[in-house]
Amino acid sequence: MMRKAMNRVHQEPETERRILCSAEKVFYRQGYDGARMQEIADEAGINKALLHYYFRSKDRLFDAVFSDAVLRLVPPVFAVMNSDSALMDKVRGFVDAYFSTVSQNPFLPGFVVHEMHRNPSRFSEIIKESRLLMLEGLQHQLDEGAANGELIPMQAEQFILNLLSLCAFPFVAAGAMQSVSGKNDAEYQQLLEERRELIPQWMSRLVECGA
Amino acid sequence: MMRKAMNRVHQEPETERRILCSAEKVFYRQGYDGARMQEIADEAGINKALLHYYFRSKDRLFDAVFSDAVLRLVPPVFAVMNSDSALMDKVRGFVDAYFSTVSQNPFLPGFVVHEMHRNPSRFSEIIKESRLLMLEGLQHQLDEGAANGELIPMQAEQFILNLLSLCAFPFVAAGAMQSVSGKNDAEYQQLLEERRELIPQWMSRLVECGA
DNA sequence: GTCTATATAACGATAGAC
DNA sequence: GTCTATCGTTATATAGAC
Repeated sequence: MMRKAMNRVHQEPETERRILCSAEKVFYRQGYDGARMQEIADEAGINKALLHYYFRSKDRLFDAVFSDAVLRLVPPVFAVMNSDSALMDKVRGFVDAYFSTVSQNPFLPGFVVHEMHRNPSRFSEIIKESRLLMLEGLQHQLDEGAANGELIPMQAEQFILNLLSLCAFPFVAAGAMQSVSGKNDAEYQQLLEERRELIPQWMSRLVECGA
Repeated sequence: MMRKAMNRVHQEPETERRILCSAEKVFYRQGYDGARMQEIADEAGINKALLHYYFRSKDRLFDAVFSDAVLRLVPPVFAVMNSDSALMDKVRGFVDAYFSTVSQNPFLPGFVVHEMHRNPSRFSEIIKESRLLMLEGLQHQLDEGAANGELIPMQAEQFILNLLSLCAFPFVAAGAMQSVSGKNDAEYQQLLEERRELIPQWMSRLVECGA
């Protein structure tokens, strides 16, 4: 015997998904403190009380959004860095993976960076396993290249910091950087798109001796 | 005839300064939405009502802090970039000026970047005059060097974006980057300090043909 | 100027009808 | 599962005594 009629759609998962999607929009732009439950409910086209029915509190709703954000941003990027590719192939793969994810969610990097302190354990938990692997592999490639005279010596931490800075900062600080560069929205987005090709070239100049 | 006795200190400017200082601490760390007037009052060792006596509202108090922040961060940096120095001397001057300011206020870059949207006009107003001057001068030096075969061709906007990314991002995203690099506070600060010397070298490798 | 006490509004969360 | 109505708390802001 069926619990529900066929033409009365079983809506719960659909609603939960729509709430998460709306919460994402609001939290990404306004942060935890700036976000209002009412605004999320409006965005989802439902009542405020329903948010508490699906997610018990603002905190839990935020945690769900934050975890999704970290999972969306970090693992694809670590997957590339922990492959057994050559150094510059890793860089190209990283930049491609990063821009693919972030171009569709321009507020994602800023959100993660700014809300980091609210859930630091959730973040480090996700990257923990991959981190050591990445840094060790990276340092090994850098040291090997330096011994061969092909690369200039560099700490793996500085290498990854440079790569992430060049990729992420223009998104994180888009507001300020648009003022500095004097570009409108479309022009700035064009500037960002160009970096997708340029950053791998720049990274190669940073570390390769003959570049 | 004196309006006040000599031994009863005229305290108003002192109090206002202390409020601004406390507001700075709280706003820098917690942002506008996360900051509480009570916390600012506690930090200043005064009553909450006194905040409204000196600054009419939370908004006005924030504006004062934000303007101070932008004025502290931007003009010294533009001064260097708008001098008539050689390109790489500008870079070295910029990095020195930036790190000098920011090392003493590690939360300053993240604060300005995140609260940008709340007062975009105040920001662009301050950089407006300097911006065009800087970009024109920079582009001229880059083009000239490229014509001489000394520099690889680069847009001034990308150049400044790279420089700012390498300098600012490690501060803005310190929380996340500490997890990624696996360093504790002291170790990460050491990593940052090393970049003060390294970034000019890296920027030179980015643009100079023979580097 | 600085305080205490309070007004007013907003927000997160819950109760209960349907 | 979704709604309306409301509670309890906290935040900004003001009034008024000293």
